[in-house]
Amino acid sequence: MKKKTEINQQCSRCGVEYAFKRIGGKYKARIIWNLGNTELRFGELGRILPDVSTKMLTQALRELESDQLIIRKMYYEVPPKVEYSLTVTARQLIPFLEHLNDWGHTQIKNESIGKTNEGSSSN
Amino acid sequence: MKKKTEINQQCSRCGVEYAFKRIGGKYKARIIWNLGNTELRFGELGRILPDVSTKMLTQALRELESDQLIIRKMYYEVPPKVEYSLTVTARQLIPFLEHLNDWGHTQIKNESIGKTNEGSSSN
DNA sequence: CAGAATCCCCCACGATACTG
DNA sequence: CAGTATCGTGGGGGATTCTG
Repeated sequence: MKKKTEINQQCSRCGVEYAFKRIGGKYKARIIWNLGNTELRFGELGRILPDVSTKMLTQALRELESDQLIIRKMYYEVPPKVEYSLTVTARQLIPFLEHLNDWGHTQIKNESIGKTNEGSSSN
Repeated sequence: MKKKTEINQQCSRCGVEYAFKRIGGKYKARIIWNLGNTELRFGELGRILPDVSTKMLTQALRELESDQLIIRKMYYEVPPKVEYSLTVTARQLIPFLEHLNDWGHTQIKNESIGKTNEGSSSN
């Protein structure tokens, strides 16, 4: 039984912290995002994320797998073939990532028109 | 059946990547989350995030500030006082973080009852 | 093709001390 | 109180090579 953590934010044990431990790596969110509705092979993922070395990609995939966020389907054939897809748990994150994606695009757009917004926190 | 799409996501230049560059640090999301609807002083943030050293906290705050995600309000008095709050841009992230928070809590709960879900990716 | 193994460098980050 | 400055270290992560 847990110590009571009824505070939603005040705790470092908040859901956000937990979530970021699972998808907060440098590439994990992007991996999940790209796997969104597809199965992808190792090489395909690598091509989609060119800045991720195979070592890091492997590592991230392993962690996601043992975290039960992705499924690794291996085909014993020659040449080898492995397909990655999301678990249902991970899929629950897609809406979040979608919004984040929108937010990102909006920011990019605002940047490009030199819009320096902000200033008011207007409590 | 996967090859199909000129998937929108294929770009590493996607919004998710961009967004994670801004809030994807190790602590940034948690900082934003905790600032959600309040102003917090430096020390308060530090206490809320005990695992974050002052150095890292300072650094993260500086980056968030120059990224125009937080506002740093300084009071020239003795002893010094600084209050941090979110910009409106950052506030747009709160709903998503809420979603993420919920997801996290759900996962924690599922873990604690030993629920090993998953298996089907069923595209 | 999908990784594992190895080598190695660099800097992210903690610890500590100091300051306005 | 809210930071800066400095130092030292671990390990994150790239490049390369090898294998089933």
